[in-house]
Amino acid sequence: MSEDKRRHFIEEAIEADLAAGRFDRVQTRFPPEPNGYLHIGHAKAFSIDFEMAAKYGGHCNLRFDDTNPTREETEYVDAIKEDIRWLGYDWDDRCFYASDYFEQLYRWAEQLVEAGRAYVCDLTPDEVREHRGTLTGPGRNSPYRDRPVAENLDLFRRMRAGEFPDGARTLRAKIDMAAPNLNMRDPVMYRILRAYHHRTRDEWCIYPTYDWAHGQSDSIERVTHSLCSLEFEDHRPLYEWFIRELGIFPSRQIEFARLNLTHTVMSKRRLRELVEGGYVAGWDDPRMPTLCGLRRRGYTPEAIRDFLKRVGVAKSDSVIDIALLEHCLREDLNRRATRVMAVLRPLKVVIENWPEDHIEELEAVNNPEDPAAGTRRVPFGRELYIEADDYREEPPPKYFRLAPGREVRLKHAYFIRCERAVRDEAGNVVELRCSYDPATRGGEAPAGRRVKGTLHWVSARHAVPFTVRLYDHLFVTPDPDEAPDGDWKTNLNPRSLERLEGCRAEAGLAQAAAGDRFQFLRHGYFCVDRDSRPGAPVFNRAVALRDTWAKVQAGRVG
RNA sequence: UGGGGCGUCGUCUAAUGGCAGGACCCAGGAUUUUGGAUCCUGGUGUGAAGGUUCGAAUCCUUCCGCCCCAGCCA
Repeated sequence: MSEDKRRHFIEEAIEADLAAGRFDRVQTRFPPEPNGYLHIGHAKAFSIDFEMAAKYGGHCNLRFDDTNPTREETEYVDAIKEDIRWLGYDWDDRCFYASDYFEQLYRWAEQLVEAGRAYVCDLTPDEVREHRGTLTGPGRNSPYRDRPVAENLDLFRRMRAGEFPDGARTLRAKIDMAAPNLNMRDPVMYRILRAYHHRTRDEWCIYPTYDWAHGQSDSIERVTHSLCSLEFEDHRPLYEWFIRELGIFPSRQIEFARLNLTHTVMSKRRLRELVEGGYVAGWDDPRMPTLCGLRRRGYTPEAIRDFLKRVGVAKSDSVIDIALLEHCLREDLNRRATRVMAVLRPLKVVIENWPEDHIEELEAVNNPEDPAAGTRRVPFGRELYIEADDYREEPPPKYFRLAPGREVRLKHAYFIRCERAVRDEAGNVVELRCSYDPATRGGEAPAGRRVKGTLHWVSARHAVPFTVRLYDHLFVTPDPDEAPDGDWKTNLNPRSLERLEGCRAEAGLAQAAAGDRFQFLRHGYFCVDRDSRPGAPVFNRAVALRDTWAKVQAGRVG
């Protein structure tokens, strides 16, 4: 109730604009550059864009910011669309490209030249930098700053016509080389660049810069609220300068803090380095914070959206504990995932007092959180597999599982007692000989009897073998930059992926399709990977169950 | 030494001059046919110092700390 009244600062700004009549509707946009895959930080951005539009009855456009042909490709356009849709957002027929506006942008540039507010500059990149001045000192005017309008116009047209080599000249806004805000020191609007553009092909040899293209694109689309991240705050005066000089629709830019997560990196540059350096298997490696990586890992769109909602919207730099993301996934999957018994490190168990070929079918609940999920039947026989970790020759204190002479419950089945362990020549335990109690069918404890431990198991004869990939944090430290040698890559977690073969699961899992998610009882949530083959499924662990026993043990060791 | 931002439990985030609350996390406990889930309890927080006020996280002053900006990237 009071929840509904809580507004973050962008909502307050939008409502104030509406109330003041600055705008009479809300239009936003998500402007990705098609030069890489979207990560969860982008998801925060576009969920704000789409949610704000939806909340105030407006629309959100998808607009590719494709002003730099040297690094943009169609491949990324498709991937970006897929990821946004996967999260549940839709731009209907409003998918645009900054390159759609190149002609209009060019005409507006001529207009600024004619108005004496832009000029063609012949300075080299090095000279431009030198003239720009420093953070504390003013810059110097370019010697070309006072070229007559006619000359500027002529030169600019010839730039477009391809008469000059790449980088030879630029078109610059004529603002103020002494401005304390560096962005106002005659920013470049156009550079000469002969590169194949993914949409306009080789139609252009001059390309607009971000500053020149972005605000004008917003204005063309009549975007009311142009929401972006904090580092563009310094650009807002320039954003507004162009719009004012042109006298076009006055979009309003509002900045918010981008999303950061512990135990991972979020910059495109670093993610690319991980991929190209072979530190991960690709952009969709389940350890990556990319949306395709999270999807492959087993994350649900619902969990991610819930996470984004909890993270909030503010202007202070923040780093969210990745545990919150994991919590959101567990909460979602706990409610929805079908439970199944799967043994990751099998240890054979022979029930000595169970008839040789007798098989009994026992009823198992599919999801205790959801009665509608129903039940299934699981076969029980003389030979089973349990988790190797569920047996200890010398059990530590508070160990509730199997040990010589101890009794436990096999989930949905019977109580069993460990009679003795069978060893191989090296002395390793390779098999447990146990007895079962017929009076405990279904796992029911006869009056007055209790067991502390309940184990999962599978029938050896019926189990399907599978492979599993256990994922952990990509970096061992919360902040990868906290490296003694200054290289964030030294904090890469050497155990971020553990691959296990020869796991055994209930037979039903053989039919699972890529993307299906399950809870492996007592282990965690797992997702079928696309690398699965018929009869040989591969599972990715999306997130482990909370494990208080593991915590107790870790505390004992540390 | 310039400009633009930001400082509330360990981490995020509320409060809009009137009891500093929630979530995650952590620590206990209850319960449990998942050491899961659920429930309960607890956890030295308003960067600092002054000022205004009956009353300040909130308003004023000064200071301190952190982030961003010197691409023809976005």
